[in-house]
Amino acid sequence: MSLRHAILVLLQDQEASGYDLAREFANSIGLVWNATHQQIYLELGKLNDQSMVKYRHIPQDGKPDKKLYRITDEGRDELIRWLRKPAAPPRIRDAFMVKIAGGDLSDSASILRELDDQADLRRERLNTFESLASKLDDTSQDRDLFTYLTLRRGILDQQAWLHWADEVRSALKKREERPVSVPTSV
Amino acid sequence: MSLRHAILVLLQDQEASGYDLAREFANSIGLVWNATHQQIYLELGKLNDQSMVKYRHIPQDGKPDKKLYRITDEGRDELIRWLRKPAAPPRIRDAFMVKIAGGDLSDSASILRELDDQADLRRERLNTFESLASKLDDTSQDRDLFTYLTLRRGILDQQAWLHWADEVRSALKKREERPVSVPTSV
DNA sequence: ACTACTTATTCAACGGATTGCGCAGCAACT
DNA sequence: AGTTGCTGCGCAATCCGTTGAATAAGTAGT
Repeated sequence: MSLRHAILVLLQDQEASGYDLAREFANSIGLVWNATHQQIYLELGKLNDQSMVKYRHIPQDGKPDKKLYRITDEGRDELIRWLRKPAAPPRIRDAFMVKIAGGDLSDSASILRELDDQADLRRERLNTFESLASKLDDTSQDRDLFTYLTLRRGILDQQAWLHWADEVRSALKKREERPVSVPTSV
Repeated sequence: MSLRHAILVLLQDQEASGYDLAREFANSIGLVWNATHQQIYLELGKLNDQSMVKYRHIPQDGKPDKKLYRITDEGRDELIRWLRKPAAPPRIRDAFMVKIAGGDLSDSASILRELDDQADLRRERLNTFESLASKLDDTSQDRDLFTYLTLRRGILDQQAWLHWADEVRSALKKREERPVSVPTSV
């Protein structure tokens, strides 16, 4: 229900093409909401039909033509209306965690392998978020406050995850050392 | 793609009805994956068609009849197969965070109101997770290891969130004190 | 020369998820 | 007497999301 609103938030600052938005969804806003380009183009179409955005057609040579979208007054109204009413709590759907919950069926080795893969990803994200945040610190603390707070959310999230991963590793190590209930000889 | 696997994980330990599962999705597993009863009944139907689960029909008096589902060997095989292949990283879709990112359009007061509401929810969850975890500590550290680790994930997550909320509060307070760029007199 | 990537938009098919509704009876509270 | 809430199952419509593909021309690397 609120891909549209994420798009409207982005269009607030600047006019952008579907392609531009897709890139931002892969970076900044992707921290918080993600979407593929197909979804974005579709939603832009709908938003245009409802005249929440309008676009101008830009012919280009060398590159394909593009449509630059901007938010309309109706769009801004809709966004403000949405901001006012409480958001539904996000639904959680974490396949990796389902695996952990069913961990009895796996061996420690394969769990650890996947844990490390996920940890790499998180560490990578942590780095990008931190470098983005430090850039903001230097130039502007007041303007871009909300970008900064969004980044902080991402940073704390990754850190908590990595801390949890350490706990998992030491728990599994302990368990290996004095192995469990499964009797080898009756 | 893996509501089915979450269900299979749950059915591993015990035979359960759709209703039972729905309750667990509202509590324990809900930490990690959530689903409504409609979805669950539908998925149980499909799993049954593919003979990954089977059920026995239990007539009851006073209460409506129920179907008790249990996992089959095929189901267990499918689950193990799924556990082996890497999980896709979870896609993030947090409406409240979209609001924060678009925070320039709101006033501090309404942001703080919603922040507090969300914080209440998180604190509540933190309490339930912590009390569940402490129960596990007493009785069994080795058995139920994965339930424990799942709970730890939830606990660390809530704590990180609440810590972030404190940061937001103090940032907004500072901003109130020396208000921003918007000139009142030209 | 060939391959791969980037810019840019769009369509079609399918499957997953949400919303809303319906049935049914019992228990407990007001 | 009436409302609410719990146990229990299910259908249908619609919407949202994912996957896969097509088109088209430029640029950069092996």
